[in-house]
Amino acid sequence: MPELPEVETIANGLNKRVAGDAIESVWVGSKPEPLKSSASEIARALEGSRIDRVQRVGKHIVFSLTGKDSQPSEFIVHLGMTGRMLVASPDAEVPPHTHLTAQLRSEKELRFVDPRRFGRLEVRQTKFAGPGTEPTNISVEAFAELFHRSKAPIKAALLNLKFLHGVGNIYADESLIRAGVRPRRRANTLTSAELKKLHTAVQKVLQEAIRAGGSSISDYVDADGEKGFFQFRHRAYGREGKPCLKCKTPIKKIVVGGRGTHYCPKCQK
DNA sequence: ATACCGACCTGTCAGC
DNA sequence: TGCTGACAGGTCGGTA
Repeated sequence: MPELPEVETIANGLNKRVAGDAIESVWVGSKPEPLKSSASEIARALEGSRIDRVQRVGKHIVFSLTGKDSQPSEFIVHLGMTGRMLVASPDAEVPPHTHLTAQLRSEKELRFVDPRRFGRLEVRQTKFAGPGTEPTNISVEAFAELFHRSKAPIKAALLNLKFLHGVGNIYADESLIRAGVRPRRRANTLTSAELKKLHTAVQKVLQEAIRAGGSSISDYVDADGEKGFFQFRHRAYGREGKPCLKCKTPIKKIVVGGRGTHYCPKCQK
């Protein structure tokens, strides 16, 4: 569900609302699935610590903490497909599939809700860097270097975390239609001109989406419960059978790398 | 080494 | 109305 722009929107919203606050107590649900660290480890790291700031790294939300022992640590949240990290009033009804709640000194409550349980929670003492390169500020040279040897379809390569972390299914499709490149093209067959166009497209799509507050598909909302607006600017994703905004050719939907993939058969070569 | 594919979960929606 | 199957924004591990 959430890709880079959504996670960025959520992380910024959380930063505004809980940075400087302190965590007084933590409840972690009994189902172990969403945890990478153990429940007791998470509770121990969070309880009594101060939230210094919240930021995005890849598709992860990173809470920088100072513990009651004054030691720094990080609380890493991955939202998976359906995860939400909400700031709620403690007397607001606790939604189903809530796996963690953290009571804050300000009387607010931080809640992690994830029906599908693909999300992950982790605490660590070392700095979290993410698995790949940030797509938002990679140079065109580094971008080309990343892809020019891969034989995977370019769509699959864009989704590969070891290359770029943060480009998900929606923004891969949106980048490819803007760059005019077919999703099934092997990455190593892209010309340097195409790689350059794709690099520009990825950056623009992500920037625009961040400015719009992300894409709201079904139930995505940010930390304030607000929906994003980028879905109204999608040119490919979710537009199967609808006319291409440029040439009116119906958008096609296929499967690439096991993921639903949308493209314009005329504009994308 | 690389690329592909199923598995992990639950909810929703289309079709019968 | 109710059942079944396909599909969903992500990632990992096994297999070819």
